Amino acid sequence: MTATIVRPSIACQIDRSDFPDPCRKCDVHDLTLCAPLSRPEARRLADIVAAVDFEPGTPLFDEGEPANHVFNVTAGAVRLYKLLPDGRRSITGFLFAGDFLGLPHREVYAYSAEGITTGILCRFPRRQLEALFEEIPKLEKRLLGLASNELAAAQDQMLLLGRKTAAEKVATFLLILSRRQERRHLPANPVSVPMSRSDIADYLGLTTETVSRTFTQMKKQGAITLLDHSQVQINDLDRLAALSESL
Amino acid sequence: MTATIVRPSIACQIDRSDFPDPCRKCDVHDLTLCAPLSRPEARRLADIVAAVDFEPGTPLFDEGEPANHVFNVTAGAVRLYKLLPDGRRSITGFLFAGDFLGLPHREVYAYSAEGITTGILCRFPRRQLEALFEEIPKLEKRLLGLASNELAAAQDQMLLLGRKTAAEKVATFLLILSRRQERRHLPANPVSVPMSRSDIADYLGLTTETVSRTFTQMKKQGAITLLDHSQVQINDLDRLAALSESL
DNA sequence: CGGGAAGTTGAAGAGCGTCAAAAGTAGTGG
DNA sequence: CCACTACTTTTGACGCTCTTCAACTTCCCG
Repeated sequence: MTATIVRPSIACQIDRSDFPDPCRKCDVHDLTLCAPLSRPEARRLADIVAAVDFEPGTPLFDEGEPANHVFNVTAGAVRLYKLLPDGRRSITGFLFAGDFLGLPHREVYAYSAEGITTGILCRFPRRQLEALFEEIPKLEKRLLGLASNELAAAQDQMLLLGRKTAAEKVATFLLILSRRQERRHLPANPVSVPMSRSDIADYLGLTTETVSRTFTQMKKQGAITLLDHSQVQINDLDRLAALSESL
Repeated sequence: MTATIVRPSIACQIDRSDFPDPCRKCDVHDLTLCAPLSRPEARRLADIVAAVDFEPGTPLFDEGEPANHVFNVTAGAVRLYKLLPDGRRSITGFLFAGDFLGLPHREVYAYSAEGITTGILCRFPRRQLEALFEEIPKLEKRLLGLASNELAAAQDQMLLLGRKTAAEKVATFLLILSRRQERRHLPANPVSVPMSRSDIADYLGLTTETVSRTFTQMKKQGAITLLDHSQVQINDLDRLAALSESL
């Protein structure tokens, strides 16, 4: 299964016939790359974008491959990961609608990316986007800000991986997902968990069994309710926050 | 003990009387922020820089504090870390001469920073540096490139923390230090380890005891020799590389 | 409805952490 | 130069958290 390119109409709502404001209908506009751009600037971006559909498991690119594109997720969920030669996997991030994907000024991808759900990406040829920096310095500024935020998040993740217990890791994970829903203008509470237990495990530096056991334990303590395997209701936010030990 | 500001003369060699090329004498010039700048551009930077001395243990800034400055390390070593409320510490990075310190476009520091050895920083008021972006776009491009590299390194560190064994972690750590010495035009082999065992432990998500035991074991196997506590001779690079499981 | 994947639960074991003590190192002052 | 102290590092014994291996259950999609 491979990513398919579709007409740029649904995705970032980049319908080129929609002249005055091509991204107008994008419901995550204020989170994306495009947020700070004026309408004519957004049009320049729209000129180089393509929308890409993906399905669960679709590989988007692989670590080490020439980094010809960067992306903005506009719908669905994506996982980023690295592998060790013997197959051990580390998931370094989950992306949702609005998240930027790819490292500017890097010639090869530093990690692999796959779809988790069905979804859509805005795809930009990296060279062309970088060329636009000259014309629209705001773009570069925006990307530098995004990169700084990602670096801060990466530090938090290192703290989690290196120093937190299993229960603290899972509690932190649920709180992060909840917060991200809020940032995407969704309700904070029934937390949507589209990724598998083994994705969560590889993200938290645990095994699927430990993740599952920890969920069960939190459920027994009444801190959460599992509506189904991918919907978690947070009942006791304070307890969860206390467990997570900050963040 | 607090960081002291010294006349900008030794540090990045930013002696303003040294008119034509204020950073000329900087032996890590090609690694710093300043690398891509022309002489007049470098002078504009030199106008806003201050040199700051630090000692072992000197706090440079604390997590959560307003991020009024960004830095370039020009001599010595620095540790970046985050703390949990109960005191557990995660060291998110070690910086050496040439390394950039601080996140542009972020209002507060995401981590704390302390000196490990004595050393010197080039200190830039963040606002003023960001203002220079308009005038010298190359600067922003440079910072975006540096941020991308740091993000890639952060992913590697997550893989290490989440999925590697103690021996793999220590082996990787030694290889990273060795590589960094090479990038700083130093011999690859007697690896200088200026940080304490407990710094290393907090960087690798281990305890000092485990770090020490792992060193001892590698010594017994002949892979390394401990010249003293802060000088490690790598005898069997291949074995170490195999142990590290890539990177 | 049935088969395969994903998730849960249980029992046993390993790797690393914890606690404690000894050995080595560095800095200070006589 | 040596002795004294305080700290870092090393080593040892033991314990606990999380992993491993395995069986069972639930979910999902044809």
